Amino acid sequence: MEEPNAKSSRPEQDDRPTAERQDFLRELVQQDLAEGRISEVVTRFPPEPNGYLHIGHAKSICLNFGIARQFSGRCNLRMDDTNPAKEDVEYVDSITADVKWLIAGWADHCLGLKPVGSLPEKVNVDGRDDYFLAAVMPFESQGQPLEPFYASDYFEALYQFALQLIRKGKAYVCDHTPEEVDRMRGAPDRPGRESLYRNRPVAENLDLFRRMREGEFPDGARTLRAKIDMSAPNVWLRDPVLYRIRHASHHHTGDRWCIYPMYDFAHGLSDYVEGITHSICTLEFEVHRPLYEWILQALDLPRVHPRQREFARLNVTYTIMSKRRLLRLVQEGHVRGWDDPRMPTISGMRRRGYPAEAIRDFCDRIGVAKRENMVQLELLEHCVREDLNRRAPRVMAVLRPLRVVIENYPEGRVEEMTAVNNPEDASMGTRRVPFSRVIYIERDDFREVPPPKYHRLSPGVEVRLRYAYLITCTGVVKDPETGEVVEVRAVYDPATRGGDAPDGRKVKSTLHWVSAAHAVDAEVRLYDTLFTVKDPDSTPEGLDFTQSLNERSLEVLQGCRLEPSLAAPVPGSCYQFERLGYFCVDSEDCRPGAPVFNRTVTLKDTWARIQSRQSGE
RNA sequence: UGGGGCGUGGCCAAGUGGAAAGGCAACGGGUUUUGGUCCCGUGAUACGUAGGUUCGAAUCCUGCCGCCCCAGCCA
Repeated sequence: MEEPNAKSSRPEQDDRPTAERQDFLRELVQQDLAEGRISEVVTRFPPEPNGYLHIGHAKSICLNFGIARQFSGRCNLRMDDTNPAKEDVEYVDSITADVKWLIAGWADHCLGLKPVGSLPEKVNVDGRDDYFLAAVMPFESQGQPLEPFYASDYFEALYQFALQLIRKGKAYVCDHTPEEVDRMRGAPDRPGRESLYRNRPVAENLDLFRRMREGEFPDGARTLRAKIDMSAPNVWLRDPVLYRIRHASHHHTGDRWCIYPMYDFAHGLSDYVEGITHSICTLEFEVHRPLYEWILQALDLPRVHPRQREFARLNVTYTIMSKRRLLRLVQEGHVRGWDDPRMPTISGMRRRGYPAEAIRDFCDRIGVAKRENMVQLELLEHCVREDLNRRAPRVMAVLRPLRVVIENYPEGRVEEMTAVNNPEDASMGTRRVPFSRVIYIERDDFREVPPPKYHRLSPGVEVRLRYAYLITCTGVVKDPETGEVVEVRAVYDPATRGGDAPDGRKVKSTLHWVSAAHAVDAEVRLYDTLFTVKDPDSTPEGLDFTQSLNERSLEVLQGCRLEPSLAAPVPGSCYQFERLGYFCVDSEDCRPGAPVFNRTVTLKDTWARIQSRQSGE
């Protein structure tokens, strides 16, 4: 990809599509470039490390890195960690890994990181104090260890900026209790009341703020507030809190601080410190934009200000996106962890077998706009199938085995049949699959009494065993107790080796199979949606969202039979089990000789559709 | 009833005054040793609604309706 020690030149963007996606954000960026307001594009992806990244974050990652990539710019990964109570290093690690995985091979050359431990530098530009922290791009790292940016690395700079605001008379220390502040804020249609401490002298504010930092006051005793306008129609302009006191240790700064900046104060200035040009966030922050701009303008900043713009967050049917609720699923044991393959988390999707490329394709297809939206899960699944269809090797696996004895096939004889690995890609070659007298087929592929339009095996019917022979069912063996079919008897036509009849006769279906004597035993996990309703985030009043959990979201199958080529599969690798779906080797629970597969997604199933239509009529 | 947004086919989404892109889903057909893939075909006389401007409006103006966000010392 890139020369390890080449600092001079950027790697080429070789696979850039000719027609890049256009949306209102890219238009704005283009315009800013054209007007010379900026000379390079720098975006950022700023998650709070208080949970794992999910498909909604993927949209934001693809947007921010996509813009950086398209305009030969950069996208900084930044932990927005200004609230010590909720954040944890476990999350910063997972976030970092997930981002890298998602952008790998696509935008990794745009990922802005910084040397481990580096802090913003104080510089003086035309007599004005400035703080700046340069990013290091992967191709210029020269082997030095890098890490994400952290808002918490700017606490000192932020403190200095706060001091500046106080000196300018634009911020003050307020002694009101949280309840008082609440009451005095007024209502959307009613102006608020000014704090009793609003006109405190600058010197007193400076002293008090310093003592807040020193730890002289308990949590909640005082805050630093911006002095804006208590009667502003936009409530975020009614003297918002900039700093609060929290005697808590922070995952990144330890016990160095007991005052922590609020989002609105920290975010825009963090953007500024990193030289971000476009700060893209979700719609709910739109009402914060005036405050974002007020803060930047209130300070005497020598460099160009970042611009905040908003887009609509992603919603997907049958899934929840709230981090709080995802955390509950994990904590209450409804799933087996953040990376449970049923989770909409990036790590869950990865474990499920969704390729990063498919997720990116999905994010590209859903577009970016400001409209509330609910994208159908089917689109995501389509993207996954499309990608896997191209890349996944085909293989035969029987999930619910039904024994078939081919009566006229010699006992003890084994033939090696030639199977193609991927009909979409001849370069993936062929393999040999053993065939013998006793095989397994899918239970679902046999019906003693076939329903209408059923093309598969039933008494007297001839079908093809893929890559092997045409067989005709001659009878069944039933369990005398239950009446259940436990074995199918059949005869084969020796003239049809490979699956074609010399006389040109056709059969209606082709079945996958596995030779009983050669089969590999495996566990296969089938997944369905985690919820039974399209919009689990909006459960009716009084009900908890967990009540729409799908109790059949996981089905574990033991004793599945795989063709022998799957005896020792590589964890994480994906296969198409012919006629069934795409399955990937579980990266956690696989043991040598005991493979575990996750069903990534089924194949499209016309027969299932016919059946449900039949039962619906 | 304050402020900020948004309304184009089932779901996304282009469109920026001159004959409503595209994708997913659905349905029909063809090919097929995966009821997969692939290929072909079918849908808004219409862009929340009512007016207005214009030779001409989804695009401009006005009113109305609907939905979302904002009163954390969360982000």
